Amino acid sequence: MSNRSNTQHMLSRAEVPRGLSRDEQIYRDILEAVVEHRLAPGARLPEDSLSDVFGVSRTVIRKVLQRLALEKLVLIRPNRGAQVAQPSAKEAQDVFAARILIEPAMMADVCRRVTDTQLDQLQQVVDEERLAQQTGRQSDAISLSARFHVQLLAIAGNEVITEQVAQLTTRSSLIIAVYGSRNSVGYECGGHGELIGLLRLGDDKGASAWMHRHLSQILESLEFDLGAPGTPDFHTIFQRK
Amino acid sequence: MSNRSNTQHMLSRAEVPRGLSRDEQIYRDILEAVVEHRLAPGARLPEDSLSDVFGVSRTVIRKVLQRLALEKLVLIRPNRGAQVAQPSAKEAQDVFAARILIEPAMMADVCRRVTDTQLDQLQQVVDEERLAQQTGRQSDAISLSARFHVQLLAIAGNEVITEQVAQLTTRSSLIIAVYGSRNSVGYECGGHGELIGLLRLGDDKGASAWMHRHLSQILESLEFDLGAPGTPDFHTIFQRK
DNA sequence: CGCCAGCTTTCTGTATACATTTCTAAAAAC
DNA sequence: GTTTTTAGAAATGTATACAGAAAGCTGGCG
Repeated sequence: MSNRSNTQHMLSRAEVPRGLSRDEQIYRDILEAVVEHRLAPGARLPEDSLSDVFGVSRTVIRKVLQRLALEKLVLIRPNRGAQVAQPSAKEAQDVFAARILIEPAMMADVCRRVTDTQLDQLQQVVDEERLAQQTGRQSDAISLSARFHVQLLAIAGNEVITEQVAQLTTRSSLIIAVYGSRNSVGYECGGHGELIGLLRLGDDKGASAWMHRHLSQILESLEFDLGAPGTPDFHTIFQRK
Repeated sequence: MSNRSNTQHMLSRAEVPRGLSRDEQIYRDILEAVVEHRLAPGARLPEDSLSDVFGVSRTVIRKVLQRLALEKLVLIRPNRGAQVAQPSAKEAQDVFAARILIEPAMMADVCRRVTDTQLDQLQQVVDEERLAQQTGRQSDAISLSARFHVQLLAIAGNEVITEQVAQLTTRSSLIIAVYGSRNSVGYECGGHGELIGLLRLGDDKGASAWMHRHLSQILESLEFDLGAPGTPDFHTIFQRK
């Protein structure tokens, strides 16, 4: 009892100054695990286990899970706890339709406002992404791919849209975890470098078209007919009658 | 102690069957109050007071406040509690820029998919809105105006976008509470009927252009130079020196 | 008369206890 | 041997206690 209290105090003094509240840190840890496909869609997230792992009470865990639920990365069913979301095919299509509407349309503003420094930073992300891809660190590659899109959109300067796109990219990671084929990730990686070239040339139409194509390709590469994400249908799987 | 417990049990049996959890009901109550400008931007929202009013513990209130904070309707500052958000001018512009990007673009899908029944339902909302406006029920008028946009966008069938627009409309209500002039609400009301006409004709370009104009007018009508939302500047107000 | 120090009050942050629900599995009935 | 029932275990929903931070207030001092 008392040692728990001490632990709490020690943590609060050691971690809060590092700029992130405990909530935020735990949120990011779980978010990262979901985005990087280390937590599979459908995985259960019991509050007690997470409390133990992170060394906080269920109160804090619940707060984090509720936030993740509002962002559609986690599904909370009343009295049944939380699990990593399993986006439906419809949801996947809606998410990409939203991205295809928003992201290409923002390329004009991005092109107009982007600075050389920002282009270099984007290039750096792409390089890291490629490296991660080549060295087989799939998780990092996925994270970096999502970061590329968010960092790109942020250049336009509209924080509301940036935040929306950030959410859509994380949801996309989950969607790729469920419906992605080998190709999906390939598209994510290969292309990003090209876009930087178009931005350097100031070709806003080209950038917009590129983005439209890029997102469409990812959407196309998804395999919605493979295993339904819900309950596995054993009759289909084992071909019994 | 025991009577509190009893109260809890009685409520849970009486209210949950009505389809809404207590959380959800309280969330909607506060949301409605914010959207309808009955809770002014900047108003403090102490957990204890709300607990008393709604007859639940702070646990439930906190959950609701955190949700509202993620939706940017409430600002939670660590150790300082919650208050109704006071969107900045920048935020207001970003919100409307997002709406101007999304909503007109969706009119094509809406036009293609809308049914007569849905048009009648929309007309009903507009009628109620006008009635509320004429009888001076400003609060209801604002609510109905926001509902019109959400219900309209929902016709396109993209749930992701519908939810994003729903959030943007509630944020818009807050923005209008801060920066709105008399005109703002006028635009909201007067025009919605026109759009239904265009939809009946199947004029998707017209509907899109109308929506663009509509949102631009509201944005134009905002008065950003009036009192900064932060701390009131008494020197300016009282013209001392 | 105004200003600041220190106390008091109020409110938030977190942990924890307890009630309720759900899930599991063993036992009983068919 | 299969199904149903029912006790037990485990996990969630909510309330509450307590610690800590911020705001307000009073008394003393300049």
